[in-house]
Amino acid sequence: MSGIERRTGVALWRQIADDIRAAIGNGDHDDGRLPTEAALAARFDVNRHTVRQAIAALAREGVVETVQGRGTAVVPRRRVTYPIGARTRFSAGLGGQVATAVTRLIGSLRETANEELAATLRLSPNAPLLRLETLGEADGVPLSRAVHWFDAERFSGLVEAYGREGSITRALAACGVSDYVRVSTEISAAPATGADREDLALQPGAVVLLTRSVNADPQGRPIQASRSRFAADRVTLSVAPDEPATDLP
Amino acid sequence: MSGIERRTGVALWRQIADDIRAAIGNGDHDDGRLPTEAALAARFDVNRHTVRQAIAALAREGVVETVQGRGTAVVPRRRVTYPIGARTRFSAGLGGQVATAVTRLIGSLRETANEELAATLRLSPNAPLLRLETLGEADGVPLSRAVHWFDAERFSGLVEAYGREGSITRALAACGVSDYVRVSTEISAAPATGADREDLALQPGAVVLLTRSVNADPQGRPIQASRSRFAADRVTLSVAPDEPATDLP
DNA sequence: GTCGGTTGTCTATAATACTAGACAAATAAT
DNA sequence: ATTATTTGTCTAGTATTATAGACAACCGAC
Repeated sequence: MSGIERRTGVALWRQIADDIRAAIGNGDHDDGRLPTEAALAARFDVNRHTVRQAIAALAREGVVETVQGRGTAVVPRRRVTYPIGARTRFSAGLGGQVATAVTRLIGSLRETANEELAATLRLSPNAPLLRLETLGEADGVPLSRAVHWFDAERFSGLVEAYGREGSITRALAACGVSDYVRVSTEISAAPATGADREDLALQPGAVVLLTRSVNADPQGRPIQASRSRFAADRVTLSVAPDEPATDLP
Repeated sequence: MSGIERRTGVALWRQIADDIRAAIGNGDHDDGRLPTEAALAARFDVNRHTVRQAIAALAREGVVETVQGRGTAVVPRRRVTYPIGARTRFSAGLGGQVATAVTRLIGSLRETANEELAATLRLSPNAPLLRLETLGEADGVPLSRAVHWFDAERFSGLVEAYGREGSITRALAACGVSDYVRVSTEISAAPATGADREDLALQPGAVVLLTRSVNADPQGRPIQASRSRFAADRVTLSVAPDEPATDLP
């Protein structure tokens, strides 16, 4: 029942590191300590050097800290819960959990709608779109990167407004959309890509949560299509039945 | 921009295989063909043999099919969307997408509530619980495995009812709960464990979507806590704002 | 049939990952 | 101080992974 396999293309030490990291995330080792290298070697049925390599990798990631003669300790970690509901907003959703939650605009460009986006936003095919790429951070730690599409005609001043306001919600307000609601969210998951690892400071082998969502104005007209990629080891998505203090019926 | 790295503990051929699999899932190669081995070797800046090993792995998984002299073709794949909302039910949610959707009971036992479960289900600490483990399948393909907890006193006949009825919804109905609603769902993601790979027939390196959910009776009393693990390459979770024909306000 | 392009197979070599054992160095308890 | 426990370092051998090149086998188009 060691759970690790040979000849799979994934080095044993990495499988072991992933297993230990998952075990920590799963709430094992809540005593703050890892078993000894010898015990882990026996459990995984590998050489102690292989376990040492796994632990060294986790230490480089900052997941554990090891001291000669004493053992290996688990570094306490925090996980943020990101609520998804009718009133989903990045900064507000993390309020209370972190000191600072910000989204940074890391790029924007104009492009034409493909078939899917046009249908989602109820625009004509090849309609001009505004594409915004953002990075969501909490306390300086990157949590998500996202691509957002808007009708370029209706929201021509959006990028400038974002530059002034620093958030999509406020930028939309400056463009005359004082309120909007989340109408759909689709969630999947996949291994992190190279771009994910770079933008979100993830380790190889990390996992991202993928969401595709659509926001609409109070009249139900779609105004924003987004694809977000969350660092799965730092974020839990929470689907609430209804937000408190919502404006909606 | 090849996206693959050396010395990460993941063999190059596996990184390439994962990258190609992700690209397919991302909608690239929708023409049904993969670039030639030589082109891929150039793109990833590796030897052709390394690319061949990656393609061979994907062929073993059934993701691609390769014919000498012709090239490598992408095997069309299906992805199921699993709706999450107030009225989340496994079989009904997949209706229309697949021919048959069933949950199988793969184990059940009695255990006592830990602190977290007791709080979730509003039971006293160490209250007796019924633990059911199920496997969700669509058209014979495993999609999810889940653990469910119920108040053992209130639902003493649940396991027998499940044996007769073949679904949790109907088993609950037989125990006097004719209706229930989803009150919370938390979603995260992680690499598949060995048990995941076994139960869900996943390849090493696969990813699972994790949900923790609570169902309550119409009076709002929690009756069921569940933890599900979905095969992320076969399932998309969809968060709908509200289900049609719901009983709730 | 012939040809260009593609995948299949073989040999050989180098780099990386894993195992094995021994002993040093640090920690914590006695 | 002594001791048991635990991590750190070193050497060496084996197995897996990656590279390199050459050529065969096969497909589709002409």
